[in-house]
Amino acid sequence: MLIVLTEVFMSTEYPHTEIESKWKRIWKESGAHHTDLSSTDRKFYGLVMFSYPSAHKLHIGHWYNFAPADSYFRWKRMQGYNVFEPMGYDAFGLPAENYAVAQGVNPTITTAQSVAGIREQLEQIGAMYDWDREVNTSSPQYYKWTQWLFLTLHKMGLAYQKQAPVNWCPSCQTVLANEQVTAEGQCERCGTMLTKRDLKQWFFRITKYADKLLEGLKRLDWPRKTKIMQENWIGRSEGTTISFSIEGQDDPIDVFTTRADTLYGVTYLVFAPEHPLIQEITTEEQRAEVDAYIETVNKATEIERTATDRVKTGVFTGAYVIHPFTNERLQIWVADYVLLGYGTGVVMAVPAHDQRDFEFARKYELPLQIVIQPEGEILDPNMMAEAYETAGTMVNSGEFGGMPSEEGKNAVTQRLEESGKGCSSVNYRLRDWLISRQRYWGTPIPIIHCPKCGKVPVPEDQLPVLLPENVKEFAPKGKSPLAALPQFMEVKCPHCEGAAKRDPDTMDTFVCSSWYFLRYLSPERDDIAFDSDRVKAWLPVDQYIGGAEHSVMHLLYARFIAKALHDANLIHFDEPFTRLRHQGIITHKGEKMSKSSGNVVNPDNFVNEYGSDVFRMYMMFMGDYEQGGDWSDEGIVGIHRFVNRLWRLYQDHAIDSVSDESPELSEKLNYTLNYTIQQVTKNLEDLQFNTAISRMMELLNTLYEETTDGPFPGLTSVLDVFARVVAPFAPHLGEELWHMIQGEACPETTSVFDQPWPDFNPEALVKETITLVVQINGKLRDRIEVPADVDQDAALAKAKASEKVAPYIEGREIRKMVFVPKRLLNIVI
RNA sequence: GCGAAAGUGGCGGAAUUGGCAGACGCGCUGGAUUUAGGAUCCAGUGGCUUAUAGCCGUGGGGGUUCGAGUCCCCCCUUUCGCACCA
Repeated sequence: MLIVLTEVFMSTEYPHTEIESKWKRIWKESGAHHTDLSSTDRKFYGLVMFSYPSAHKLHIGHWYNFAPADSYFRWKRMQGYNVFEPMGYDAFGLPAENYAVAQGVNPTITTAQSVAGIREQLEQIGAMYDWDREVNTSSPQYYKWTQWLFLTLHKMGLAYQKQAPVNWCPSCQTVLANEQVTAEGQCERCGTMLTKRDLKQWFFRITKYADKLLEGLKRLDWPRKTKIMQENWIGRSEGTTISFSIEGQDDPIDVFTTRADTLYGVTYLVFAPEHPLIQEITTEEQRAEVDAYIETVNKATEIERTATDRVKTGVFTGAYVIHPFTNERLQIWVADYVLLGYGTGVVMAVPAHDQRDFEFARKYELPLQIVIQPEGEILDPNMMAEAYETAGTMVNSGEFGGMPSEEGKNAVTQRLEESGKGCSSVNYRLRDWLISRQRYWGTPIPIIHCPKCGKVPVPEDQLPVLLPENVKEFAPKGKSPLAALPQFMEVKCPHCEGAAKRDPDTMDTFVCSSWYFLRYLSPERDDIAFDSDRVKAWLPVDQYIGGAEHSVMHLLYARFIAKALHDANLIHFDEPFTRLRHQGIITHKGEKMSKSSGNVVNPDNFVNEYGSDVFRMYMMFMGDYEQGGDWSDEGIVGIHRFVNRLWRLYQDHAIDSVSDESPELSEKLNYTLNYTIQQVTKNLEDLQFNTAISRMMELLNTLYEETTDGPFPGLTSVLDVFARVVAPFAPHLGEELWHMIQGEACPETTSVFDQPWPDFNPEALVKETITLVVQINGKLRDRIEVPADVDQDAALAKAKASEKVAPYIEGREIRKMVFVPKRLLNIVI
């Protein structure tokens, strides 16, 4: 009795728990997801942005990144590619450490727990992860090679230490790179307002690659928006560097301008308040005022300082420069609208033709000289309400008078070059990458500071510099916790063997993640960072999928590292990610999910209730993958129904003994089947999972209609094809359905994912009769059934015969006709 | 302020060399089946009206065209990125 009941139950409801665990077990036992990296024919490297174990759980955003990506990669496998799909943990860094600090437990322990939990959840997804190539950036086996990477860059002169005003997070108690500061001047991780500190820090010379980073973008299949963001971040700007000699000083001061044509309009110079030269040039009379001003500026927060709509302030330093052409004396001012970080930190002020200078000059009654005249209008210095910033004709400009200002840029620059007072130059917004962190949970910087020999790299055979594990005082306190550990800090200098100290800082975790795609290929190797042969055969990554929030940070850093390693002749490519896509954001009830709004969707609940296949398929069905979608607890039942309907169809017909030898598919089914294959194939390439699933639903609906009177010859092969089409979207279900069709003879270790992706038959998509739309004056009046190859006259004849059309044209003259074959006939009267 | 993307039923969303607006799904309505249904199957479902038909309809306003969700111009709203970059 019990058995009968179970069977009844099973025949209606898809038993997801059993089926999913069954196939997970079989895949694991058969090594289905182990990629043979020595077989390089038709390779496909599918990568997702690995997870960052800050707390216990994978959230829905991870699922949304990983599961649809896996569907895409599974499809690539069915297309005959040898797919490599690795997974790992970006386990160092602030979130992991902040979580540990909050728990009062060493991050070594909390991270291990988090990784174990995440690993379990990753298994639930049922993705094709090659667990033999799992990496954890916080393991010595990995960070040994992050240190090697640092030393490689150091050898190339791309890693250097300098004293500089840097972003400081008072909460995380560490410095941050420019990329890790939000638009509001807050810490990218914790949201705390940042301050500036003047510290000696390690930098990577990413600015050296600014042009290469721009150029490389052109070769990439990346979202337009992401490319634009990187371009803007690099911020290339062509202009002229001009030398002004300072009265009473030997060395001239350089300024950068994009408007050399306005050189004759310069009426004063402005220094950034942090500029080191200010102390030297300020006169005794002005010193008190300048010092007071600088102190006020220092007190202002970054956000106050950079607000564009506030009134500009500044003071006169008492010093003067000499104009390179006119030899006029020009005042030097200090003002906080000039930024030390851009150009030379000094600006030549042209109030007539720059709005910022204009506002400043008006406020402090500084002179204004017009040197560009617009067409058909005469500017009057006393009447101007704003600066004239666009092009025009040069005036009051000595020999350049009458020249169009666009030409003037080059002409002036050339004259400066001739007189040795300037040259054309390029400036970037991009700053060097600050990689030091005053934190415990990161890769130690492999440098030893020796009082005699200076900065000495740790010899490669002494790597890794191990991060001490049993540390009680790991909480951040303004300098690296490692600095307080004598057993770590005190070493012998590798050169002179004298007493020396280690570098106490750890590296930005973005260093770890900037090269992980290399490590995945040979994580077992203890003697090299990566296997060159495998790198050559498998990289670059064919498809990379991850969040748009990394558009600038991780993606820019990884590109930089690839270019540096390429220049070191260590890798053959200089762009690591050939094709990139970002998944969108899943909202719930129209809002971003957050603990504070209480609208967080917990994946585990839905995976338990509906199974991971249904969960992943619903995420794919919700909306366009790259745009995201809105989660609905009700919406998921649509996919649940689809899966159950599919299941019942196979339950009812998988064992039908109707012969397949002379298939009798209806024209409609034959069309729908082939149309489905065609569209799903196209949609998958574009990652348009939502419409692909719609097409499969249509096919299922058609199959229900066609099987109401029982099975028909050919049904089994339709079900075989359908199982293969469904498989990438719902891997466990697809595998089960396909095996139901193959029968007992097919071993469980033979996977549907090693079967060919079905081809469609183009002939089946050609219809003999079509519905032609008949319009009168552009308005739809009727639809008529006509042969597909009908001509205009025949179509008109048929249209005239239509009861709905006839009244409109009776007794009226047809003025014009538009006939679009296979689509419509528009009669204009 | 600058740059990018978007705006379509009650809801999520389809539809682009300009050619049937609303595919597919949720929800809702009706029917069938059932002891029962939060199961299943079938049908319907943009709005309005004088309803076997007609009119209106893709943020708003203009335009091009036989024909516009789609192209052009102006405006509004939302999201994202950047923001004194000299």
